[in-house]
Amino acid sequence: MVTKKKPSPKWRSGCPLNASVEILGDRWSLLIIRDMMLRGFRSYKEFLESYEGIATNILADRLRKLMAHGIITTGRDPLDGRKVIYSLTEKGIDLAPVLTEMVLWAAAHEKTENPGLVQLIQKDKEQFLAAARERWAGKTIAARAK
Amino acid sequence: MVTKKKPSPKWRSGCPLNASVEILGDRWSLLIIRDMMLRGFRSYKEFLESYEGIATNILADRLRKLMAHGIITTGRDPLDGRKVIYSLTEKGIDLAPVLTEMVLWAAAHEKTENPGLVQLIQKDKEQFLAAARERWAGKTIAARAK
DNA sequence: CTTTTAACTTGCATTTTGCAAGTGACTTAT
DNA sequence: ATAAGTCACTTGCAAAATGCAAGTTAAAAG
Repeated sequence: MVTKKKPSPKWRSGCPLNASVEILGDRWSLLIIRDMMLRGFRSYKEFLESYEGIATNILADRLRKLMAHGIITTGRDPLDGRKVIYSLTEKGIDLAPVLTEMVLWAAAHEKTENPGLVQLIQKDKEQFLAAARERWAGKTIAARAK
Repeated sequence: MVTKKKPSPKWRSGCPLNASVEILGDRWSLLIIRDMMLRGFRSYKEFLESYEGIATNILADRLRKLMAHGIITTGRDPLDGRKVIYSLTEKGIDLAPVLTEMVLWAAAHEKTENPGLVQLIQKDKEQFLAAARERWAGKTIAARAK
């Protein structure tokens, strides 16, 4: 009888926080999700040209991983066969509270910009989250209507 | 005249989320904070023996970075000169909402364990956060009393 | 048909991660 | 007083990840 070191081979441990950091604990994934959620980005080029200057191979790698985890889905643009359209799934939009708390924490403790976003969240966090979900739902329905 | 690419040399961008992921966006930092916050860990050995099996040099590196960012502080154990005592700062305990949302997200979307923690959070998130802060405050006062 | 665009892939150098062994300071046991 | 053990790391090295720069393929535009 072998005593297995890791009961769940998928994760290093069974802790839910560990699962989160194994999926999202890098310097790019949450920024990609931010751009989809808060800026409405949907294409590789948009992500590429975001604020932080991600490398092409890293972007491709992260998008692939986010798809594998079911956080985003993809489709071809029917109007332009070259384009891939990336969208958040239900699992992906459910990350909104995580992003929101990280923004609040950094705004309280680090020198950052975009005070508008911070004030929007501080004013009414629940409303901010609801609005993010509404924008997501609108896009998702619009995508299905095509 | 040189046009600087990055207005804030400290961060890749001015976005607060970016600041958070530059500090916490790896697979170990938030787990160390979890162990301090939720399990009361204070020593290098305790962190080393946690669930996920961190490497000694990585643990040392992450503790050093968390100190540099003002998220934890250190002191010597007055009863044992070999021991370093690690503690969360105000900045560190303010990460509780981030950890909480990550736990909830993973519990909702991944196969994980520790349902007790998840239910505790789901039952009353604000109470859970208040209790974490109270435990932290108690330790901090006790440490000062020595 | 040629040029441009979109989404990548590739080769390679650098950096990060992690294994295994080792070190110095301190405590415990003899 | 000395030897053995503990604590918190450091070190050397191999493997993996990251990121730069150039390139590729498919589709659209001219």
